[in-house]
Amino acid sequence: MTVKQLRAFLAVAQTLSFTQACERLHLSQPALSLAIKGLEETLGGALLIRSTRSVRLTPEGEVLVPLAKRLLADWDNTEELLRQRFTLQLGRVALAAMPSIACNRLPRALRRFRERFPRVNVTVHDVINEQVIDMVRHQQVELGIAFEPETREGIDFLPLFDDTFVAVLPPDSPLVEAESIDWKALLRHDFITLQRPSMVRILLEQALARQQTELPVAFESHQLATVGRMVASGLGASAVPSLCREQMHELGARCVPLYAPQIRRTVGVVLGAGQELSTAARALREVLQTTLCEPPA
Amino acid sequence: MTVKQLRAFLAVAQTLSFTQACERLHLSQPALSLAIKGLEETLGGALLIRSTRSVRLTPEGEVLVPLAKRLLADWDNTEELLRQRFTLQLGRVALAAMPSIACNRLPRALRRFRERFPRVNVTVHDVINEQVIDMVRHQQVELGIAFEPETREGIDFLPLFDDTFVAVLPPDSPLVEAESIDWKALLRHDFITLQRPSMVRILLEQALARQQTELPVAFESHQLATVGRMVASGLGASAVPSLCREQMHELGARCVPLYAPQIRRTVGVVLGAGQELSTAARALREVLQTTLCEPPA
DNA sequence: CACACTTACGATATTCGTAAGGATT
DNA sequence: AATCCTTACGAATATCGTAAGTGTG
Repeated sequence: MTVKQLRAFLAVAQTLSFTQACERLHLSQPALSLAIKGLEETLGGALLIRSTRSVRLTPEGEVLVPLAKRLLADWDNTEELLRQRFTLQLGRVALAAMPSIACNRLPRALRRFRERFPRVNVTVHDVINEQVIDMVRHQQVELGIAFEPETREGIDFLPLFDDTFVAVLPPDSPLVEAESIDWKALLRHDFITLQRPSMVRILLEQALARQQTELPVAFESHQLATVGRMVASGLGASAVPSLCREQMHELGARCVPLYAPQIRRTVGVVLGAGQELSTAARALREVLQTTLCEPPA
Repeated sequence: MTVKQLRAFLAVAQTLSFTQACERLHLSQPALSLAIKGLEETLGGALLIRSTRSVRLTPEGEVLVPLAKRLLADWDNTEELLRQRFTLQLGRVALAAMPSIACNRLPRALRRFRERFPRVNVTVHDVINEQVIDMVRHQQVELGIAFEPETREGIDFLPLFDDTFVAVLPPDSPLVEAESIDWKALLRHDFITLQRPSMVRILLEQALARQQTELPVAFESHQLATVGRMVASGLGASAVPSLCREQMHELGARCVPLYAPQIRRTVGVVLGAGQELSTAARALREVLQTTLCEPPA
């Protein structure tokens, strides 16, 4: 039994005329006749009664009509679904991004993606850097955005841009007018930062450890927004990736370039190694690669 | 997209090897390769990643696998269902029979049918003669068993045998020893019969009307069994198709051939005119035609 | 270098359309 | 006589299998 045969049968069953069915199927009468005959032979009995002047269904034909309808509808739907996925008229991508990206540059990139592919669903997992890598490795997401990982095992990393950390200061701090400050100056304030195991926290500790200094944490939170508000209300100062500069500003804090040591880290797209991307994921990767590098408006 | 292509895809997706899939499909490698390629082209994108040494699914391929499974399962089920209907390994027939047949000769015929086609379901409608004809005419049943109808409009009639009416007498009636009796003798008893619009009642009235006699009804019921019991308990006598002879005997009444006038009527199979029978109905008709004519054991 | 998939190509099968045939209204 | 489906047959198309090619472990 072939799809063509079933389509032929349904066309005849619905029009009750070979001639009309021919037109609908773009087929000659003899070809249609043979198709029906073939179907009847494979099924082992008559489906249609052709009495030269009229076409009727046999009881078995009646049984087949609704089954054929459903079968062909499912068939066409499946075909169409796959086609839509390939042409990005439909689809689904899962993406993991570390918080600093997720709540700053990502929304704009997603908006751009949505404009081009309005019916492709994007699931964003806003998780800490380490989990971004894990989710890609375990194929829970097709794409990740994170700092360059230590080990490349099981994953590929496509660099986007380098990000440097900036000092975050209360608006009334005397340091906010400086062109840039160093850590020695920054640490005159109480220090506020993210809780472990945030990558931001780890990078700060690593950087200072290299200078035999310990990070004197006065307050900690696991949300960047909370850190920003704490700084803005004068509780102390912090240091965050410059990605978060605008966010900190909006929360009422001030950002100033930070040196000695400068903390610099590469941000990029994380992919499963040797893992094929879906068409939707490829398109999203492209949009991310062009959009995330752009500075905020 | 063809059935073959989808089968080919599923085989490769499940074995993750063209070579193994080939064996399962009884196909050469190049043919399989082409089939997959064709499928990918019709869908507009890659389903499988072939890296000479390993075969993997693309995300779109992953999406297709469960859909293909279901599609092919439905396809095969439908094909099998139709095949079973044609080979009578499965099916359904609806049959209408008038009561005198339904509760006498029909059960044996149905048992014989069931023995040959154990999985073909038979629905029996035990209704009065007129309704048998109506149900066939309105295509509520494919087959009917009834007396030959007055009009053949919309139906075909295949005669089975002629049935004559017999007198039904209480066991203590002086008439039970007679070889046969006539109506004049019979009507010495009070008369018991079926209610209108039973065909038996109508035939009795018609027969006597032709002799300018009126049917003197003392008791009436709409069940043959009740009539039989009433006669058996000495309330009166009746006349029924000889088909019911055994039933009457079992109920305790006695039957004697009845003449002057003899009521004779053809019993047969009723079919929708120009209506095609299902394979199951054809088989049932055949069994009915051979079995119903046989006298009871 | 051996294995696994792809490409090339000739042979086979299938399917198609034109033309002729048959049956019913 | 006209319409509608079937059969017959030559042609186009598709599919298949053998053989050669290519890339990877």
